[in-house]
Amino acid sequence: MLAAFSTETSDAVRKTLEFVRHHRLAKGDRLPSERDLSERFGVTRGSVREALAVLDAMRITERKPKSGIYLRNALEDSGLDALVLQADLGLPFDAQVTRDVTEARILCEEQAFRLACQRRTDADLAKLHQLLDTYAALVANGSNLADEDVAFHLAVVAASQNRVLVRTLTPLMLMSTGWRRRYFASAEIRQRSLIDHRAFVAAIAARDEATATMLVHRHVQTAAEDVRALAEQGAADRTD
Amino acid sequence: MLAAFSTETSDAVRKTLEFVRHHRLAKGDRLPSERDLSERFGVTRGSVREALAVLDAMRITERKPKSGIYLRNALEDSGLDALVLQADLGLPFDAQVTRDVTEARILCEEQAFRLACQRRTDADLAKLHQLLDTYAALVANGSNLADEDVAFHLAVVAASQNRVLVRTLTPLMLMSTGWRRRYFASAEIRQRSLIDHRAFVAAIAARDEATATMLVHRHVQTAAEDVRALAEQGAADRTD
DNA sequence: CCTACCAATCTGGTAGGACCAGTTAAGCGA
DNA sequence: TCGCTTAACTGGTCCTACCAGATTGGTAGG
Repeated sequence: MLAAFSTETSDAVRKTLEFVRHHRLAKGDRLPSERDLSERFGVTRGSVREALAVLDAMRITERKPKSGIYLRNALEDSGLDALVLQADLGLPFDAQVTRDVTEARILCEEQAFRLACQRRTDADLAKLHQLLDTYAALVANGSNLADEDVAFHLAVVAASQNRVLVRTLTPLMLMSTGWRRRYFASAEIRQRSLIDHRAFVAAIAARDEATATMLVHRHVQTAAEDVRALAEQGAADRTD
Repeated sequence: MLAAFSTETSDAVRKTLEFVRHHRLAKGDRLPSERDLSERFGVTRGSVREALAVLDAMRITERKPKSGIYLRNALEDSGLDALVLQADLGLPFDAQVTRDVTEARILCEEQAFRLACQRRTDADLAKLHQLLDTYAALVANGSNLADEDVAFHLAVVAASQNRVLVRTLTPLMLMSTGWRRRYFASAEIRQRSLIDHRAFVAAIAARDEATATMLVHRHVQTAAEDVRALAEQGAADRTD
């Protein structure tokens, strides 16, 4: 479902990030050469170069021709998409990042929902109702609606008529795909989520900004707390 | 300063994006094979693969082994970092994106400034004062303070104690580096910017949320309008 | 002992070829 | 027209090679 690139490249990216972490490299520090890394990781130099191209694009590393590979930013200071990448690679987040993502999501969605109330078109509303129907159908037959949940939230944000907000929220949601999947394993939660989503659409239809922002705030906050509970429970019975 | 990767890879990324645009490819459409692309673009297959690794990481394309390369999202629906990439490659933004970025920046910074008022530590304040001194010095000797402006805004957001907000604002600012550079060519604007920044710090020091959010809203809004005026003027006297 | 210079070495950037194993579509036969 | 075999195609991986600027270590000169 995730990790778009090949296993070797994916490995190289992950191992490079782990290398940076393990050696506690700081901004400006130099990484081993491509040839060196390819030996360490047991992959071709080509794969290492693909990985470095990705890390460069994420503004994590910088390749200086004829010189070396340097850390451009601390891992904490790269972009949002780097977090998605990290999640896709199966690298863990610390609690700080998890909290910050939740807060950022709330702030972002509150504003987006507010704008959606102001600017949503009838077409937006129709789209939301359609997604709601799909959602209800999936809840009925017990499907895991992790993807549909993302699609729904993004559709609401899209109703704000600001595509950059959509681009902002996308990584904020994608980086927690793994948790969302486990979260929606519960039938009770699926049911509760449907109710919340219905309320969203009602508020946006009525252009009721106060209710809409309040609802989404509570929705995301509650979900985050549930996920945290899931995580602690998961940490308890780690039998796998 | 930008476009971290090599010229060939950079070319391949740009040309691939242009190809998608020119042929009006939609989500799910298939791109030519790597070998085909490398011929079209006049670069090695390795460079094409580096480019595709980047586009994959940005969730723009998806490479299915033994099958082909498919468009994963419309260009409009990728992440924020894809916009930075686009800017780095010199690809143009349409007016819609420019407006949306401004609005998103305002929303993001308003919230971040608000939190910064609540949570800023004395260390944060000291850091801001230090950046302010640097800023003043650069204004005095007429330097182009595009980078320092970014650093300052990010430092304020960092005072919100939410690193994800920093990650969010970073691409929003980086994607307009080109314009910011031209913007700060004016001595009057540099002076005005310094005054605004001083006011920011004062408001944050006093934990005055209302003032801080109002100031940053006006600051970003005004800057965006100035840049737009610059753009129109620039479009008028295109002698280069 | 320090400095200045020079050559061997290392680095990223680019090129081209090769093989593998699934995918896909063309073409053949029924 | 339909169904199946097969050959071409595709991404994934590996290998070797060369270029030219950056780096570095050692050496000669002060």
